[in-house]
Amino acid sequence: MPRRSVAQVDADRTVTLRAAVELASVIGLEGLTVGRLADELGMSKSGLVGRFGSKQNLQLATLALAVEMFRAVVYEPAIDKPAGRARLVAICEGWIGYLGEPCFAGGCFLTSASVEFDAREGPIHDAVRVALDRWQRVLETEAAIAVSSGELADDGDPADVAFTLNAIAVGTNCDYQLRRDPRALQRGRRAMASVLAPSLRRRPATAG
Amino acid sequence: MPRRSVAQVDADRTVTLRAAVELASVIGLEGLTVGRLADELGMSKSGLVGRFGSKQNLQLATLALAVEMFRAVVYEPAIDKPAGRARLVAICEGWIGYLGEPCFAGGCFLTSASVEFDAREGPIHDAVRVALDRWQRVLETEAAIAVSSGELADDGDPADVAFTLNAIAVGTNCDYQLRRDPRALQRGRRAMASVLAPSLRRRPATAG
DNA sequence: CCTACCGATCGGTAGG
DNA sequence: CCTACCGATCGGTAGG
Repeated sequence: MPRRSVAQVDADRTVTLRAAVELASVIGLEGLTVGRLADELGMSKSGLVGRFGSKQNLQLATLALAVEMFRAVVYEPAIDKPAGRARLVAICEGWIGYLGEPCFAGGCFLTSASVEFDAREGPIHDAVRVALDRWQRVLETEAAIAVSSGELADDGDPADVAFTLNAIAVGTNCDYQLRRDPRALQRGRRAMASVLAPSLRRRPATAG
Repeated sequence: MPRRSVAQVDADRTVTLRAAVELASVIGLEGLTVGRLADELGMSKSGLVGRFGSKQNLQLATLALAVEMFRAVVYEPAIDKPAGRARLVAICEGWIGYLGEPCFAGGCFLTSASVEFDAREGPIHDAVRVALDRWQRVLETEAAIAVSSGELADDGDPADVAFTLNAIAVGTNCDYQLRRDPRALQRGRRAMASVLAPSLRRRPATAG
């Protein structure tokens, strides 16, 4: 019999990664050091390394948890809504809420990681890219449905809609984190609403 | 008589800071280390420290040069245009050009520095904040003129216009740096153009 | 501007 | 999981 149950190992891992996400959101994923995180958790460096094998694996696991948290707060609550404009509106609502009361002290983790690693090569850059590509694809899919159903006043390229919504979110995060002025959230919300302005030509389909 | 002329000292300082900006744009302003920069310049650590006094002063000087470069590329070319919408259009043109062919390998320096230091206290955070506040004020001033002259189709709050243009630029930078796909620049340009769409109600004043 | 050096911390390993 | 330790690098100083 193992000295600690599988469930306990898993719980410990989660506690560790939560602390890692919190710390890395402030000092960056590269600034995150094994020694400092071990200190914060009241354990030894070697104990921490033992759990993840290397700093890079710790960074990748930290990023993966942050992605999962984003998904849970921004995407999950919206999947009950009908695909297309209604779902995009729900996503944006969750998104602004996430930006205003982030799970992390240092603001949107994915934005920070993207800026930090966009000019470096390696597994972390690649993982960030994969996560953001996936998210862009989600937005684009919903935008395509909204456009083809005639739900949007501005029925342009779905990729443009996805791009602009993401840009507004990233810009809102930067502004709000730097100035801590809640007006940034209002402005972000208004700008998103403008992109998603409903078509006046016809109502969203209610059936079929 | 000094061993090196004042002009020579100044030129050396500029060479040093250009290298610092280049390096920091990739590895971050905090990741910039005295030893690594000294290596790159073929000089000793203590020689480099001697020029700036401390790492923090080096960081502040590096940031100041990056701000000056931004101003020269994005703002300066637009000041010949008439205030209001025309000047905003010129600024956005320069801005997209700057994002597409950045002076720095790692993309917009101010965006990187803002994300890196938004959750930390200290002189660097404050300097980033001052620079971005100044830039926001420039945008807002031009937007206020454009709105009050009836030049914009969407004549809302000038602060909203400034916020959204900045958000689009920040989002475009992140997207382009991560994916290196020039379509991000086209999308950014289109999104800015949409914010600055000219009023159909009346033409921009040509005199008075 | 240099060499030589300071104590602290880095990621990681040996050995238990 | 721990202590003890590795070589490398950190920011910075002493002394010239």
